[in-house]
Amino acid sequence: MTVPHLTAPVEASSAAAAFAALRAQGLRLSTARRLLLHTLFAADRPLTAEELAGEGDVASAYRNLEVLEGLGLVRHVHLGHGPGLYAPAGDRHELVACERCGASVALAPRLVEALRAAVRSATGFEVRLSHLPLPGLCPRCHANATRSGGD
Amino acid sequence: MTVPHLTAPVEASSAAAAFAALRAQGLRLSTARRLLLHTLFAADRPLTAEELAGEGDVASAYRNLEVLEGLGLVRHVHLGHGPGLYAPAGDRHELVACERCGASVALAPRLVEALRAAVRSATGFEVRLSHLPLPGLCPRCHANATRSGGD
DNA sequence: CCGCTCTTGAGGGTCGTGCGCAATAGCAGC
DNA sequence: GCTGCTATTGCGCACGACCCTCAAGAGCGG
Repeated sequence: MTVPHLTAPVEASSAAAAFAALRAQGLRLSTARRLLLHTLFAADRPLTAEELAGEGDVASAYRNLEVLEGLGLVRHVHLGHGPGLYAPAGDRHELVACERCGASVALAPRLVEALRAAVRSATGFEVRLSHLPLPGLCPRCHANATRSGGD
Repeated sequence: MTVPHLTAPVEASSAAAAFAALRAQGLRLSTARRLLLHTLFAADRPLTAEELAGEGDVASAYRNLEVLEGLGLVRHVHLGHGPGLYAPAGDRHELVACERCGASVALAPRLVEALRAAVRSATGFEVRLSHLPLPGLCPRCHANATRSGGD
């Protein structure tokens, strides 16, 4: 059951790094994990545990994602509804996500920093977008909502 | 529904006002609803449906909260984990909420406006904090997290 | 090749939330 | 105050997301 090695440029090295990190922790490099990480790093957008499980066991996927998250290799975000979305921890940072369609884009660090500072001085709260995104509507969904009068 | 500039004491600032609003809609003032609204308005922080149900039926609580939300008397937010939190709609609409303890505070409208503008111009997304709060940590939880090496 | 132990996969459980339905309780009219 | 119409209740169940348990299987060091 060997996965045909696609020529994934940056992703492959990240996945490889993830493999190494796993091994470094005395954890095993199982087929399921390999597959999961491949899928994860190859994806260009956060995936659900179910998507990542593919034909495999969803429970195992959750388990592995938990492990990987513990190692800091993976992170997940929750939009208000629907399953959590998992992404490689490396590249994506703080993001805005569309409540409707789940689309999300990264926020410039300076923007986040400014926001954090503003909210901190105004409320004392420490904004944290690493687990939960900034909620909003993507341009398209916003257009739809506006057109159909939806809030 | 044009609201001039009033900082007026919002509509149903009390359970009694909410009762009236219900009756005005031809809806019945059941004991369950009375209790729910009392609890809701008496609370100093958002409550879960279960808390609001008390000894009563949780399903009914959800149903009623839905109704009340439809009337604009109640609103709810979701933190990533745990049940949704319900609060009287009179509260400020945009808020930061603590991911750990659920505490939430209102954000100044101009702050939200600034944030919205910044994110819009940077990403095209329309930030919307009316249903989902801006995630973060309250001062206390942040202190704890920092102390114990949390994210 | 062996064996120890990490992992898997299936099954089932929990939690949050919504639905259907029969019994009940508001409220209006008499 | 009693009656009847129907909104509402409360229960049981359904469903999705997620996690736990346990026996069987797979990594990896020796």
